[in-house]
Amino acid sequence: MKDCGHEEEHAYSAARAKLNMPNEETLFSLAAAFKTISEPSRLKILFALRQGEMCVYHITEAVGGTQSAVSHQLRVLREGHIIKARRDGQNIVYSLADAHVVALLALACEHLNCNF
Amino acid sequence: MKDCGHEEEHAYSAARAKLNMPNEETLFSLAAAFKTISEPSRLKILFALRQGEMCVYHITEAVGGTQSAVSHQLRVLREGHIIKARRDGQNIVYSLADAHVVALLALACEHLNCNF
DNA sequence: TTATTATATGAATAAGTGTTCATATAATAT
DNA sequence: ATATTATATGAACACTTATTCATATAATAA
Repeated sequence: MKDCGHEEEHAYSAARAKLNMPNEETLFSLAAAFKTISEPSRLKILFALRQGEMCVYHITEAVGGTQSAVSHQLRVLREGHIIKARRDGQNIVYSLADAHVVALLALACEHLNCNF
Repeated sequence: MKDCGHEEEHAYSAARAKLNMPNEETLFSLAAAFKTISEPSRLKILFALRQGEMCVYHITEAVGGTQSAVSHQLRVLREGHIIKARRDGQNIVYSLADAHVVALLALACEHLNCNF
């Protein structure tokens, strides 16, 4: 059952965990945020946009793949508030939404010991 | 095509993006890392473990659900190096792998303006 | 208006994933 | 050795999701 020799400590931790647990809505939002940036094709777009804002044509050129696939991914990123869009004539120009995004990427890279 | 009035700037950004793009393997690893923490049930476990190490029984008590489901999620987190396990007699005691995990959660919370 | 260019999107399909159920392994107790 | 307790895991099913293809919208040019 639970007689693990640390029964009391673990039981207290479990009790504290229940008290301090974020509500379902918060957990869902957090999960959604991470899910948004957890696809190689979308990360590629984010790394591309670190070089500066770009329109869809140039994003597609930078990351490869079809315009349609890129547009679909841009929508996911936009609706997840990871990037923002502005119209400029015939073009839509995309850019990273805020500094948190860059910081998240940096932290994850650090966790994995990679240099980006 | 690409005559967006910013053609030159965007073209240069695209070129830089291609040069500085992480390789596929890095992108895949990064995506996998985010994917690992992008499920409410797994985030719940991580928030629970912020209160201290716990065995499976108490984690299950803290987060709810069945022992089997929790065990499956613990495996995903463990294989993703987000948590670590050590045996203590009959029990397996889990804890957060390193400080990066806590920092990631904090950053994401900040991004969403929540208090955890 | 008609044509063209840039981007977005709906539907379909294929691949991935979380939970449940039943069962297996591993440690300990009798 | 057998039973019990703690945890892990394989298979199946339901659900989600990324890409492709075809088409739609929106801005501009002729």
